[in-house]
Amino acid sequence: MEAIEHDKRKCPSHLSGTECTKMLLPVKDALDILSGKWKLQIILSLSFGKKRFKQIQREIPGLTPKMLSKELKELEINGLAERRVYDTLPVSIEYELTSYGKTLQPLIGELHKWGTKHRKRIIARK
Amino acid sequence: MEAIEHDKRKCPSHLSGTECTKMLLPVKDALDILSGKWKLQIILSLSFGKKRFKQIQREIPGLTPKMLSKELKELEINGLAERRVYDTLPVSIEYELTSYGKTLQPLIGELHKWGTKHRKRIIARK
DNA sequence: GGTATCGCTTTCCTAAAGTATAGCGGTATA
DNA sequence: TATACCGCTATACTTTAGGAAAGCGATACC
Repeated sequence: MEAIEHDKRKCPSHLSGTECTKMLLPVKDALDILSGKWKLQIILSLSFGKKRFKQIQREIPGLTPKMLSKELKELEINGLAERRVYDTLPVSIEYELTSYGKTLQPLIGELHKWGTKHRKRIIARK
Repeated sequence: MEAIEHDKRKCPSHLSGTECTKMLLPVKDALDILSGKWKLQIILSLSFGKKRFKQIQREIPGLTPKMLSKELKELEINGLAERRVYDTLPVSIEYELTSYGKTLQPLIGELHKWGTKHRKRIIARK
């Protein structure tokens, strides 16, 4: 990450096949986890405690069951959230952030920090 | 950003219209700046110094002039990059990151950090 | 029996993002 | 004169993300 400080050692004239490409991959992975219209809101919702499907949907206006279902699956696959089935009658299902999911906190914090500065800048420039 | 620590004070049962929605906006702004197929690579490329249009294109395989042009414009609009016209003959044009653009560094660093851990985790789980 | 809630899935559709290809005005180079 | 590089733009197309609507199996409630 010294790249941005003009560290010429690691990035010779073309980027492909160099260390640069390698460093891009994890950054893109992280971005993938967070991008999309609903992921962040769902993560945020779950960060306040375990929730049921409909409960999440109610909390996030505009979110369709299809999207919610899809996003929850992805969160699960990535180990960020967990689906818990309780054998009550009828079965109730709850989703919650895993402790791994909570490790996103500093990252989201950094996004928030930069985004806030950016907002101010945009508004100031108008 | 204490949300993830289960801070119930700020986020009552539904998220819309609360502090939560407000905090989402800057995060989304930041995400917007970075997401898309090419933005990151372009920023990274420019982080190694000023570059010309074709030069950037050559460094990033698959990047079409249309996309590059579009992304550079967005970077400029957002104050992250600058377009400099030099009146050599023929005119040469260079793009470079503004100092503001360089403030993305810690954010990208955080993305890289989390993404790297995530990669390891994914690989380990297979 | 009728209606409602839960946790989804399915199908179809639209809008936005991205790709492929061509071209243009300018300059230089052989 | 022909060819090539530069910095793009324009047009047309494909691919992906997301939305809208319906429905399904199970249970429960009146």
